[in-house]
Amino acid sequence: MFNLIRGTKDILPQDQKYWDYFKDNAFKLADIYGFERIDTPTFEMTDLFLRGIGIGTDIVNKETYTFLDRGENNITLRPEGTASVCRAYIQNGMHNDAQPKKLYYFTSIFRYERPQSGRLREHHQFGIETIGNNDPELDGEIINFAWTLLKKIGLKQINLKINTIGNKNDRNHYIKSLSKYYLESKWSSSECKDCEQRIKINPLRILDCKNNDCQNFIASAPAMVDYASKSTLEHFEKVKSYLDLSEIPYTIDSKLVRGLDYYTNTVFEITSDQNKSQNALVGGGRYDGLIEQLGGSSTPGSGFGMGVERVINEIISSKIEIPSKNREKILFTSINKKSFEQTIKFKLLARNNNIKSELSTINRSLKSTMRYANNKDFSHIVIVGDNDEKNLNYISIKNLSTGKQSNVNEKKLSHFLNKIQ
RNA sequence: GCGGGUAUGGUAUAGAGGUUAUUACACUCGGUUGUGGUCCGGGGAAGCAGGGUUCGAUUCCCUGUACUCGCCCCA
Repeated sequence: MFNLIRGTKDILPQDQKYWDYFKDNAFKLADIYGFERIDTPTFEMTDLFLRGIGIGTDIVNKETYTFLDRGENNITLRPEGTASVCRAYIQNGMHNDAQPKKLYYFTSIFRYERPQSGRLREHHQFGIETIGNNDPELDGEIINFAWTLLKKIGLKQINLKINTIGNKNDRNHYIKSLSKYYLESKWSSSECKDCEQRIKINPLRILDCKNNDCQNFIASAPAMVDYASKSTLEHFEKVKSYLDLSEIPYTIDSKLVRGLDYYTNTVFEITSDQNKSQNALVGGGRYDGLIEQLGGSSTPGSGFGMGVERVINEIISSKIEIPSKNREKILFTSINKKSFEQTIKFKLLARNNNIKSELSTINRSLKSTMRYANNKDFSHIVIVGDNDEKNLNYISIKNLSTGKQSNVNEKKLSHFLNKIQ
């Protein structure tokens, strides 16, 4: 017996409708907003993610699936979507296209984590990126997109949090005084081991600490806004006014920091009220330094990643009705061996007409066949009887929802198959 | 990486130191010659792995594993 690898999931036939529903909505909206699809490989050179996401981050430090392939190449399964898209942007010279380049993707993401509710080792993200323009309106637009999509899908209880973490300069100033604050305050004798690490590697993350002791210090820590340059503040104001114009409610969360190093200026997160933990459905923001970091010329960008499994969990737990695409579906059966070959021909004819159809196995009773038809939601059953007299009405067509049945000949059957198509 | 819970047919469950291991759903066959959804009957199908205690363990204990939930972090 083989079992699933820890942290992975089968998507079974009965769940496919949720995935279809999500994709239908997401892809259609992306098209409306002017985004084009891009697919990048499942794995890339490890360095791409090291440079992109940042060496000090948890994702790169302890969550990647990294290995040497048979050619000794150091390879990593994609732990997020943006770095690959940016690589493709640079490599394919997309800066020569009209800017901003607006791309979307739908893909598996791999992170070696302890699985729990809403967290897998292979999950799927739908994401969009706008590359090549640093207009704050574009930040507004991607947030607007994420919000609109979730609303369109039918989620009611979602919250948007936004923040600005400034440009590189702002942040360096801020981090300096933040570190100073912590090291000089009584906090330095605190017990939080995570934060002891954070202050060395990525001081911003301290703001994110859930530890109660730390929270007290966070409350009176210096705020990013005070270190933000004029242009940072202006940028943020414009994002906010875009959201106001779109009538999207948001809260400003000055403690919102993201786990990937490449963000600049705007960062945001959309969470759900339903689940207490793992409630982040969408995370994203602006990444103006990333393309340059990856070896391209200085190019701004902005985007988000949306956790598909988490959104689907929300769809299920908030009992959103999925529109069904029920089509006519015919089950063919024959009552004896003699008419069986005839039945095969009819079934093939139906399929040529693009009608969903199946042939019931001959070695079960008509009763069982009827039960099968009922279980599998067939709309019609066609029973082929004795075909000795070709011109007689030896074929029965039964409508399983009304129970009505009529006897027809071959001509009328093919007429029927044309009609219901 | 740390902590809690759980482990019985496909699914969901019951139970007791010694039973033929309960029940429901699902599946499958049938309930007179060729007709379903209700009803009735038959059938297949199970105690995670290893060790210990015991005359005897699926049941008690330990270890492992898996699942699950929480922390960290993230989508």
